Amino acid sequence: MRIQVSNSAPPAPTPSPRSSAPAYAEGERRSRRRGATLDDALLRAAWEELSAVGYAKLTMEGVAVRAGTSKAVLYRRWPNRAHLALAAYRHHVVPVADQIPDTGDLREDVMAVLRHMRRNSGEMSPETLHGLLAELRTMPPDLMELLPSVMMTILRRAAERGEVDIEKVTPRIAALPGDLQRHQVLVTGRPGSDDFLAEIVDEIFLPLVTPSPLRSQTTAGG
Amino acid sequence: MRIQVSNSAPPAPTPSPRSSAPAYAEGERRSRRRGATLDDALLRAAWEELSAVGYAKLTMEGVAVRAGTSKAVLYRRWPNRAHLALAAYRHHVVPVADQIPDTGDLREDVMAVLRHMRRNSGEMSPETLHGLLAELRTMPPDLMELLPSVMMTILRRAAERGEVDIEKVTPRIAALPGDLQRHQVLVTGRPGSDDFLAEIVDEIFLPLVTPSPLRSQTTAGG
Amino acid sequence: MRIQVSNSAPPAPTPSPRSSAPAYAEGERRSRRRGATLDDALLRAAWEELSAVGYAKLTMEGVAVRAGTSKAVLYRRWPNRAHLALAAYRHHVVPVADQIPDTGDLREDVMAVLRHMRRNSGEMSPETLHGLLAELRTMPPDLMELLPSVMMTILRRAAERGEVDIEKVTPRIAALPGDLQRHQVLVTGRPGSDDFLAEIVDEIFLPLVTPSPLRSQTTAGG
Amino acid sequence: MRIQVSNSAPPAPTPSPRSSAPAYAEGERRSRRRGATLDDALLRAAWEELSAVGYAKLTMEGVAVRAGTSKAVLYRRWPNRAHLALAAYRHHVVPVADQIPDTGDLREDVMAVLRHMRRNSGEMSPETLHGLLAELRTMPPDLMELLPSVMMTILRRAAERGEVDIEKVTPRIAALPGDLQRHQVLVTGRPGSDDFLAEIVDEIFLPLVTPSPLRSQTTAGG
DNA sequence: CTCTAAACGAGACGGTACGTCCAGTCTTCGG
DNA sequence: CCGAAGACTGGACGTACCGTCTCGTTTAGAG
Repeated sequence: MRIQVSNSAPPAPTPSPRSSAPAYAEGERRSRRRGATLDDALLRAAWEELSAVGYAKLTMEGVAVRAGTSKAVLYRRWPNRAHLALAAYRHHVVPVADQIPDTGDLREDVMAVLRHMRRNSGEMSPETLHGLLAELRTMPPDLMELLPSVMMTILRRAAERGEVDIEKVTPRIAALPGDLQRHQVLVTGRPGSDDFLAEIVDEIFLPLVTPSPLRSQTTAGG
Repeated sequence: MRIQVSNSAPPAPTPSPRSSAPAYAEGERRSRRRGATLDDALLRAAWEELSAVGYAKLTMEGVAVRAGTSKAVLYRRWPNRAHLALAAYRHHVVPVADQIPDTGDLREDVMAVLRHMRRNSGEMSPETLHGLLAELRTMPPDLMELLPSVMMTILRRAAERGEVDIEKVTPRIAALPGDLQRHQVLVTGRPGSDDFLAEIVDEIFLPLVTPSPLRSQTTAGG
Repeated sequence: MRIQVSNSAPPAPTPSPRSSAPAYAEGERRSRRRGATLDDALLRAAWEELSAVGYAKLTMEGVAVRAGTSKAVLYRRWPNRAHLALAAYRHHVVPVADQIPDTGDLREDVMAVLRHMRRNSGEMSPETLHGLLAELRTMPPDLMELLPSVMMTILRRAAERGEVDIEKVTPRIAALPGDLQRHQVLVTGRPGSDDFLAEIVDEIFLPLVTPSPLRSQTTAGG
Repeated sequence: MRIQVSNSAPPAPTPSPRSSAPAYAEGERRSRRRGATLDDALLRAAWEELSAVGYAKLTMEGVAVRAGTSKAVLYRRWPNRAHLALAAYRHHVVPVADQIPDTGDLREDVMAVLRHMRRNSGEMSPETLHGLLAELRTMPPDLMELLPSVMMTILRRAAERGEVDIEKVTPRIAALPGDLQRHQVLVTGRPGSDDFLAEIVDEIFLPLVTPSPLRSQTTAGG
């Protein structure tokens, strides 16, 4: 599959951000790269190209030129630009969010996770995200980031502190904040504001997982 | 420079290379269409083409051939295939969900709305949806269907029946079921099952909007 | 923006819509042509197309199809169909008239040259010639064939035999037979008959270049 | 047939010499033209358009806009732009050269005729001429201007003055100066200089038609 | 003076070719 | 054998203009 902008607009004299960018200095005649070195250079070039021109205008040709290699080298590794872009993204973002926050306060933990997620998803522009989804047909699992597991850890800790009624927490509820944030990005094309995150957490998530204060009273009184 | 013969010769009654869809019966030599008639034929053809080959393979040429017209006629109306596809979708789906359900039961109403929404969004394949989003960069408002207004009507009625604590209902909460369903479609590429809808409603939505039973008990008992 | 599926599938071995000219036998799956081989095939195809449909209906697309290649390959070599047609002509006609006739008789030599020129210019239909001139704005020198140099050689030999007064021969006079023939082709759209050629030679050319018989008598008598 | 320049060059933002040129002042709402009035306006507009943009870029659309009418009105009168352009030319040039010069000197008469012809053929650019020939396939007789008849008149008068041996004059010889001038225009795209005309007359034409001086001497002496 | 038939003007329609761009494949050569 | 370079086949793009057609308006000219 392939996405490209309509050339309705006068196509601009193509100052070609890449044409003038030899991958190595003139006359250097760098020796031929292979294996991991080459892979790394390719992914780095792909990421730069993606950042420079956007997914719609990303072409294998452009990446090849920027990397100082040929299209064949790319096709030998990735079947099309969607997979290339995905690989470039994975190669670029900070590993994953295993740095689970632990501030001692549930709200703060959840907000921290959402902000981290927002930062990562901000790396990949919504345009890129839509393009990838259009070509891949399904979201690659590792883009779902902030898998429930992270949330479950946070929630378990909060439950130990009495902030959460762990029985109320289903997988879907644990995934809820992440899902809503992702939905926002997909639909509006922009990550949510801090207020948006707060709304999710305060209006929806926390009410669903915090213990019902009156129930405990009643229970206690029963 | 360019020289070419005049198309004086009768242009042959369009033997329609696309065998499956002759625009009109052989020899009929339908008179030239205009205005609304033509608009309708174009959108119908676009929708058929979209259903037949999918968004990725949708081409202006293909639609033009199927409609028995030329690309120029399409470009005169829509600037690119994204807008064409969107218009075709709008032209095809049952108007909108103004048929607000009113079963007397909140859960049933919400489920009905979600099912209707699922039916409509099922009309547009996820592939198409992603493609559109990739090219439009932002969700056209009328694809957000099931705008909060519909939900608010349902919720207001439920509140009158005492099923809902209207004070708990914020716009975001009203939009929640629709957003989660849309998220599901966008991320998995498939609309949710009935169980999925039930989960949304029973685990998340209803708990957020129903009056706290114990509080009333307590209040009543106080 | 634009999304389209990858042409990964084997693109079907070109069933060649132009029935008359399969570029290669069925199922042969000829290996990809390059360089001079391809150049030659392109020019040959262009010439065939030109002969088949005429210049007015000559299209880059048609040539590409006949050559079993794509328009891009043509445009990489020639900027438009005029240059392509010209190149095809040059590639097709027997080199040039370096085979200068030498029959020992001036009239016969000139007639031979004119006939050769007629044969060559007959290769390029007047329609094509006009089309080329319309697009090129000026006659390419090598289409002027029968450049004065050929005529000068013939005339010099004739002068040695006493058939020509070389002092009377200006470049314009040497070019005269060729120019008149070309004029005839350009204006009437058909090459001249044998009678026409004879008229040019006997009425106009020979009287201008043969020595005045009486002058020599007088001179001899002086 | 149709000639049009390749749009290789950036097509210029089309300041459209005609778009801003309503055929009549704003708000005037000129009454609808018919018959000869309209014919004249159409031909005038066609000639202006031809002068403004050249034959290659001449379009029926452009002429219609300039004339403040529609294409249908043009097509009702002329089957294609070649005939339109030809009609516009005929409508524009001073009638024809019936003003046969009579200076009392053969050389001067012939030069006068050639200059007149050059002026007229200068009105129609070679580009236009080639375009017309390409589409008409044969030269319209009235473009051959300075048909032999004019020359024959001049030559007959000269013969009466003893400047010409009328027996030497064949139709082809009478047509010779005109043919060579036309050839020059067709081949080089530019009308000949005064020197060129003089060359034709002095080197070729006059020697062919003037009585042989020595023959008369000899005859006189015999 | 009214009525009618024809032509006008405006612009959309169905169609063809343009010249460009990029996909994905293949060939060639050098290391 | 693989990397680098780049040409190849294929196909859609969006534009331009063709010649035709439909529609509503205007204008002669006949009765």
